[in-house]
Amino acid sequence: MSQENINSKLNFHVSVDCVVFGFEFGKLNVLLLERKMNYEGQEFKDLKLPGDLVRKDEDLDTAAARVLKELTGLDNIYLRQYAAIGTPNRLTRQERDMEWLRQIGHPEEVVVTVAYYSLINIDQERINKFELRDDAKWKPVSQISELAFDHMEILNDALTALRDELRFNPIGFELLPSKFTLSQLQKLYEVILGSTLDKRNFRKKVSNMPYVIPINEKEKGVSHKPARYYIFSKKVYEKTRKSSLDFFV
Amino acid sequence: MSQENINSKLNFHVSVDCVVFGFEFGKLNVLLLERKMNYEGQEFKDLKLPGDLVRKDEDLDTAAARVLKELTGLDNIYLRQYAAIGTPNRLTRQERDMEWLRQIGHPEEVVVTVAYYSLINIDQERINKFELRDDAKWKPVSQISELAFDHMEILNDALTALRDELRFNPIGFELLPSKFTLSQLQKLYEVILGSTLDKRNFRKKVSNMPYVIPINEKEKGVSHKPARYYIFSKKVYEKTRKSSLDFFV
DNA sequence: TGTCTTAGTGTATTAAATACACTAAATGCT
DNA sequence: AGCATTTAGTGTATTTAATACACTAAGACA
Repeated sequence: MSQENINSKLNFHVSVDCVVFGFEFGKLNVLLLERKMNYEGQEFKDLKLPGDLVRKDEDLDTAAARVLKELTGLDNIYLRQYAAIGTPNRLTRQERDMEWLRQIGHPEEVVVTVAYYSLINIDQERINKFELRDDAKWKPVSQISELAFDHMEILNDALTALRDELRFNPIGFELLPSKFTLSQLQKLYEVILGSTLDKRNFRKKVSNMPYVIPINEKEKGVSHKPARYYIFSKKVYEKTRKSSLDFFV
Repeated sequence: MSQENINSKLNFHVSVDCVVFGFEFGKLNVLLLERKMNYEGQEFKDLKLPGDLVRKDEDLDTAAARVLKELTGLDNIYLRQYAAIGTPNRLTRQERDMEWLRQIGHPEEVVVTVAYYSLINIDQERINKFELRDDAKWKPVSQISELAFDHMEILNDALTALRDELRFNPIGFELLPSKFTLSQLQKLYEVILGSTLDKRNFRKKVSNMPYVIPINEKEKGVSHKPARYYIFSKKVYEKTRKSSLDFFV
């Protein structure tokens, strides 16, 4: 391959985009950034996913973790790469997307992006470190119908990947505080999977999971029977998980 | 962000790498390319995954399909993106990898690669179109222990992704000819999942899959009781699949 | 005709999934 | 003090799926 040929293929940006999920008050939320711009003489506002260009000296996972740290102040949050997208016109399908790239001084170049979703819960240990960027907002997933660029597709794919993983891996706990009630856990599954579950069967299943451990602590100040708290033990999970297959045994 | 800053991030190559699986004579094989070079005065040979730089005007999936077409002459083969890898030194960890890049005139640049695995079977309809590149060879997966660059890791991740998908989706059929016997199907699962299965239970399970359909045709010329052929119907599968969950209902 | 080889079949047991309704414990109101 | 309201928490019977296991059938070939 000639040198010229190679250089004509060189001009890629590579970015990471992060779909940050949170779960609160029985709703699945996602962290989005406000995008403001002058467009056709008017102020135009919409929402986009947090993301950034990858630096030449960093790993993709490192870049995603850096974006999250800059966004939330938090380290060590659950991150999963689920797709890479390189559709040539993915940033320039809408006139206002092109205008925004011009206004922020970003060249209209092909950007291959690597998509991650992350799961965060703001529990007591971390709440003091948690500091959201000013332009970041939690939005209920159910109320988002449009985003900048191809970010709506990226979000939808993140949801699909999240559901797939939630079915087979104990990642739901990442979205709950370290102490949680079984009703919270059940609600989380119901909301993300989009179906209702039978309370007694759900609890029967949980009681067969040695890594979901009841602790001697109850809810306080609720005007009904207080629920017991449980914790998830990753250690016990690693030890006791059995490989199970669905399609064939 | 300053223009300078952006340009310093611009110099990415983006490539696709393809892990092409095939199944024959009860073995899982993968298509690899021979890499030949002068190294320390000697001829040095090893193996690498097929792949190529992505062109600026093509989609990632398109690039992967193009690589496969150039490699095998075949269109329309099962392709699945399963990872993106961007470790900064991924191509330059070994001196001989750097030497090879020099010898083919490829600059030592950071190459973010998007990994695909594909499943192919060479059945009667396609065999006339099938023409392997001269430097391509089928190798049994079980006999591969070392590859160029980070390709061994990429292959191992492909295997993990393949196993994960095989458990829950009817992709095994992609590795078999359109007409296959149940023993072939069982062997395929056994080889890929690395476990043995009970013949009667396996067949019981298959008989509950309306999309695995017996046809009125038997093996010929085998020196034992000839097996019946079956076909997989994607159409019936789409109609009858039920969503099942493993971790929670 | 017999031997070799792989195909093909059924049943009993155990484990898991499902469907379903009442009592318990706290708060707050009168 | 007692009652209403709200969510937590529990068990059993039924259906369905998973497992364990051994013999007969059909063709090739000597």
